[in-house]
This record gives sequence, C-alpha cells and structure tokens, in this order.
Amino acid sequence: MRWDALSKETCSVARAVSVIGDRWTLLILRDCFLRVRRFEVFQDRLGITRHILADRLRKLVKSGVLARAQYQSRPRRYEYRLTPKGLDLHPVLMSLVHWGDLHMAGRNGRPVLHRHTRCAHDFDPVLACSECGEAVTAKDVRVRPGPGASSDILPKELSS
Amino acid sequence: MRWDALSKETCSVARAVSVIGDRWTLLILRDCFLRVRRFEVFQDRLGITRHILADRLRKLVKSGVLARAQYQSRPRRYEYRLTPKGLDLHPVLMSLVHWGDLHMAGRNGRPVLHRHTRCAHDFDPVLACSECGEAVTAKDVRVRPGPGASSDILPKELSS
DNA sequence: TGTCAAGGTTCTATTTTGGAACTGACGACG
DNA sequence: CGTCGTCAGTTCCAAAATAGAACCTTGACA
Repeated sequence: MRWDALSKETCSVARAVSVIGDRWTLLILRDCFLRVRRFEVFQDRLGITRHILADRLRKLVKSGVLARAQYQSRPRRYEYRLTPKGLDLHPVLMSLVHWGDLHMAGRNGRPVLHRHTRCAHDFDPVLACSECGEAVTAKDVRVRPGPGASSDILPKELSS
Repeated sequence: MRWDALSKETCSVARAVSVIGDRWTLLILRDCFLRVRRFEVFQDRLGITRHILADRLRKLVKSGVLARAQYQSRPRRYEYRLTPKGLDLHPVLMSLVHWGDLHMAGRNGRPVLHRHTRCAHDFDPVLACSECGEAVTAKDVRVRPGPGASSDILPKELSS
C-alpha cells in the first residue's frame, strides 16, 4: 500500500495517518505547538536531515495543516504556522504527551508541565464525552457503522 | 537520528513516537481497538506485507503495548491483545479519529460512530482539563519545564 | 571583495519497505 | 496414504525512502 492510497481509505484514522502518520511529522507538529516556526530552528531541534524536513513541511502545507507565510522580503524568508486545521490536532498531541508521561517518562518525572490558563492549574488531559461530559475509557465505547461506512470498515464480529 | 535514539530523548512525545510513530503501527492499533487480534486478520484488513506486520507486532510486544498470548495448542497459535499500557492509547486514537472525521471525511460523513455506554449517546471526544473539567483548547495552555526537563526541551523563547 | 544567514536542493550510500514465494505444524478430506 | 487448507510466520530480491554531507541562491553587512 502506498502513502496516497491511504488517504483514499474510508477510515478516518487511515486518512489522518496519511497526513501525520510519520515519526518526523509528529515531531515537527510537537515543535509547532511550542511555537517553532522556522526551518533552521526545526532542523536544529530535531536533528532531521534538511531534505526530509523540506519534504515534510511541504506535505503539511499541501494538506492544510501548516501555512507557509513570508515574514520578510529582501531576502524573502518564510515561516510555517499551524492553520485552524493544524490547531485541531492539539488533542492528539496532548494525548500523546500524556501517554508518554505515564508510560515512558524517565525517573525524574515529566519533562514539560501544561498549565490551563482558565483555571490556573497544571493539568493532565482527560478524554471526555461531548454529550454527558464524563471521562471516557476504552471499555465505555461501542462502535458501529456510520453514514460514511464502507462494508469492510469493521471486522465481521462487530458489523452487526 | 535512528529509531532507538528517539526513545532516549527527554521529550514524552519523542518517546511515544518511538513506539507508535509509524503509519502501520497506528493502523494496527486502530484494529486492536476494534478487537482484531490475529495475524491473518490484521493482514487481510490492512494489506500490509507479512514481513512488516510481524516486525511491528514484535516491536509492540517488546514495548509492552500488546501481549502475545497462545489461544490454542496443536498447532500452537498466538494472538495479540492490548495490555493496560496499550489501552491507555485509547485517547490518542479517539482524538485521531475525531480529527479525521472533522477534516478528512468523505461527503457521506463519518464512517464509524462511537457510543458512550454510560450515557447511551453517540459522542465526540473532548479534551478536558483534569483540574477544572472544562474543555481545553490550544490557546488555553501554557507550557513550562517540568522536573524531568533537559535544557533543550523548549525553544529559547519559552524556557523562561 | 569576502563573509554570514536563512531556506532550501543535489548527490550518493544505507535502510526500510513492498511483493511474492516458501516453511512448518497441524486438521480434515477422500 | 496423499493432498488440501489454515495460521503464523520467514526468506528473498527489487524498489522506495532516509541519512549525511556538500552545494546553491538571495541578500545584508563590512
């Protein structure tokens, strides 16, 4: 299966993965949320090769997650900023950070603290239900086909 | 930078990405949450090559996300199940699904619906603050170094 | 004229992946 | 007995992606 074949799958995860399912892309996005915007800064922080960085930034722009904006003329210089579509990835990154903090942290504890400015506390992200507001765990969720489903999206046992 | 170098980074995202930052791994995990457990079923559903599937399953077992369990003897057959560590990835996958639904869905709408069994409604995942319970957006969050921070974890502008 | 900076591109060598065939332990069929 | 089918992989080779390093371009500055 090719990269671009993934984006034509019915599944939302497959389509999302076709955009961000790459280790460098995820690390680039992490830095974007830390307000990194410039090619050289990404390169220094990530240790990624310039070739691949250019490629990933191009793909992220093409998919509408980042926007390339000129921040000076003469000489022309560009920076990369999260679009609204890119900002919507915040929950994905926050969930990833939290999982890493829980299961992969070193003995010194978490490397970064997140403060919720509305309540002024350091917090952990909690996945809540949009309907009742309670926290959701894997066992509380049942899946079923939606309007955009194709016949093979769920395994046989679940498609009833 | 090599794969295994990533897991030695201080950043929780980098460590998480060293485990799940791969398109196939994410798709395998999606299927795990749909209760797929067997080699052949993964292979049929994903269209992944058997070689790569075996490699990714091995890595997920090694990192403690999946457990390999014998489900019959004669002939010996094994299946792969999410461990508690793996189940903790549920918010990551849910966030990814939701982003895909929002920004990448086809014209027929979302392919899969999620029902919260506690309140019996179809729902969207919302990222909430563990301290005040309110929904969190990217703009409501400030980051700062935590106990496990290294000097280079945040860009210069934010390390104050 | 020479140097520096940002934001790339080009080159080759190494790694990873795709695609297909093969293995090995069994059970069932005829 | 011989053959077929299933499941969980492994092996092989060709094609694609990545790493690492050097190079290019535009313009500022001295």
